[in-house]
Amino acid sequence: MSGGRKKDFDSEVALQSAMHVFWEKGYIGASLSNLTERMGINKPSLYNTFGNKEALFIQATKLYCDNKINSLSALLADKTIPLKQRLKNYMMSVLSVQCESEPAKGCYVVQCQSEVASGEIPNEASQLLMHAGEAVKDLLISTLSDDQESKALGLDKEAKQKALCLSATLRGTATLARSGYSKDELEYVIDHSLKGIGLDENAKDSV
Amino acid sequence: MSGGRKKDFDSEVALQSAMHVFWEKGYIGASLSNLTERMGINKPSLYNTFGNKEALFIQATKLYCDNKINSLSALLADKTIPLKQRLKNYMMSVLSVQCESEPAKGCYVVQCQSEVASGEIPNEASQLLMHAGEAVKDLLISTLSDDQESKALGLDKEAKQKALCLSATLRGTATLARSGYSKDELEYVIDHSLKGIGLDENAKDSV
DNA sequence: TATCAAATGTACCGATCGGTATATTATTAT
DNA sequence: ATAATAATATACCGATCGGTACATTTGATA
Repeated sequence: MSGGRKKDFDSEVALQSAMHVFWEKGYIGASLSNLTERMGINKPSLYNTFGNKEALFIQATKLYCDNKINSLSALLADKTIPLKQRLKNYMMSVLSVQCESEPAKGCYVVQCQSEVASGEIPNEASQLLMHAGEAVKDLLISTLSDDQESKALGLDKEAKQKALCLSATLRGTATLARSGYSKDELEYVIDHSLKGIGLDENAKDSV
Repeated sequence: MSGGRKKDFDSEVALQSAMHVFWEKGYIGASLSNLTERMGINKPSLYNTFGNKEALFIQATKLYCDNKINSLSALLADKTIPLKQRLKNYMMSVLSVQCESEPAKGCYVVQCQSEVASGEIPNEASQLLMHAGEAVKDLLISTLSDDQESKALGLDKEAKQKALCLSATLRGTATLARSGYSKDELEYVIDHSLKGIGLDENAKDSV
């Protein structure tokens, strides 16, 4: 007394497809028709595997954060590289994610977080998005506060505000990337943002 | 053979209400129910006066651009004030608009332009939004390129890229304001952005 | 006052929304 | 083979979407 039919799709691949739909259209804008079409499954399979639209969104959001954002934090930790270059590499990697598809979709979190203020996103998903929106800034805060080279350069003073500057820059490039600006054009924005917080000598990026 | 019942609402006031709904929810997120409720009219009145949803959106968008953005350009033209202070005043005024309601809604254009990439906004409205999204940057370009003090400071070199930096900053503050950051917190971001393009001496803002 | 025009309220249209009931197909264990 | 289980496809649910037909109310003109 057991067994059952095997599912004829890879749920990880399907979740990645869902992530790209939410990234492109946001939570409200992504309809179940959009989702099932791109995921290559039908509605009952979606509900059996992922729950409902909100549960699918939460899983897709976590996948984005893990694969596209949190994985980049290692770039800030490598103490063998000068701080400025680490920050540049990190920010350029985030920018690469923002520009990675054609047309560029910007930042998943920035995109969907703007829907939170519209009051159209369920509660648990809203909290996840707000938290994810702070993650980059918090990572930058701890880097500027704790890193030895940062302290030596005096960047640990007003670290929160300086991290907010860099975070604001990445949010700005996210919206500009989504509007069609290229990675090359936006690199200049990142350079000047770093200069604005006091890192103005030149450094080559390795990304 | 003429006359007719008078409309019992002020269409300018109604359009302002519609503007705030689109600002808060975007084009897709703003339903006709949302709109008619906040405008205080019913659907036939809306269609008689404004056309359809897209036409209403276009009129609301133009109202936003005229009243909230274009009207601030004068702040950049007053040659009796130092360039840095003019730029600071201008950017702080834009920030004030982004933070003006409770909760803050950020920038109407940034908000709705992100829906353009989703492919959910009709063509004419998309073009208007894309054009409006460039307006601030273009204004900054011409200021940095043509202003005498700007030339004296060497800011006319790479004016396009520098204007893009300031524009990116304002887009960043727009998303942060919408996520709950205060005007006071975001002022720091503007100061450092100005510093990043080479305006690092102190100046008091008058806004 | 009678007439005509314009704005209103109501009730409805087909399409799509998120979500599900049902029946069928495929898989395993007995 | 047969029974039990799980995933599928199809068709449907009530609610809401943008948009409109129609009848009523209001006001200006004749």
